[in-house]
Amino acid sequence: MQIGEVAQRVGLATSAIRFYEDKGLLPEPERTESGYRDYERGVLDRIRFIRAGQAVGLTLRELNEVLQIRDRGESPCRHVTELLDARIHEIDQRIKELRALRKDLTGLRSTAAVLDPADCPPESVCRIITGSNWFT
Amino acid sequence: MQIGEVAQRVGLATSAIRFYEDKGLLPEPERTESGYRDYERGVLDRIRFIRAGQAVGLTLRELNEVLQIRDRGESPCRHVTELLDARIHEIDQRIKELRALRKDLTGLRSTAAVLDPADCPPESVCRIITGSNWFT
DNA sequence: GTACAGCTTCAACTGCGGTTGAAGGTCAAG
DNA sequence: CTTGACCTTCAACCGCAGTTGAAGCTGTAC
Repeated sequence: MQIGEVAQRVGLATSAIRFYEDKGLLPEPERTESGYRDYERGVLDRIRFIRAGQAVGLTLRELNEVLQIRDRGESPCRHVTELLDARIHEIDQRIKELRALRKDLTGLRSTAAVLDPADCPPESVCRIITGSNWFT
Repeated sequence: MQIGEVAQRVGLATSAIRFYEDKGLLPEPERTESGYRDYERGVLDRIRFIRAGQAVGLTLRELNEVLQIRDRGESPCRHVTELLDARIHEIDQRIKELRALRKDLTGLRSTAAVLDPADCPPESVCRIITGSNWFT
């Protein structure tokens, strides 16, 4: 199977597949006499794994770790559950941050609704933003 | 005021201040005879505005727009409220995405708790991740 | 006069996940 | 036998917000 067919089957650009190979996520495939990459069907599952992992927010670096474990013949289950737990925790943190940020923003927004532009001294650029002292 | 003092007063590296100047967020300051940047006190407020804006998630590009409006002698209030509204909307979207992602992840996580590593066929790398068909 | 801190410019690097372009080789159809 | 689609490598570029380093000048204290 040539790279173009692989790309088309998994819905990626050929450049992305070469990129994954370059980063060590995909093994170097066989080559035809003329030097074209010649893939086995197995690479499709491997790429689908990568895409599925990315879809749940894992980085290529993390997915590479998982793949290396699998390539050593071990089962990556434990490592994967650790990654998932860490990721869930990160997301909880991020949601918390975003909610706090949203609160700040809606606060500024309602300040903006009350503030008269004429009151705004040019030297502080914008009172809506600098007027709050929740920062620093 | 030299760049080092400005940096120390606003809590930034000197490189960041030169960077802001380079990007057009700070006006080019006067120079001493020997070519050193010589700042007026006003730059402190301007930098504090930038930091405050960044703290609520606005990009340097957006803050630059606000500063340009102010520099034209206009009041950026309306533009700022538009930016805030857009940002609040983005955050709501992002929180929604993260919550959906979290749901997927906890789903995978509970699959992982049940799955026996011995059942995991090497060719799909990791059933915890690829086993779900919510993706694609 | 010399050590040291502070300033100057300019270019290159960081992490992330690729894309784009140049310059060229290969393969099948017409 | 040429056209066009496909493949090859390698290097450079994207956005984001700066940092780091090299090479050199300035300013002050001792």
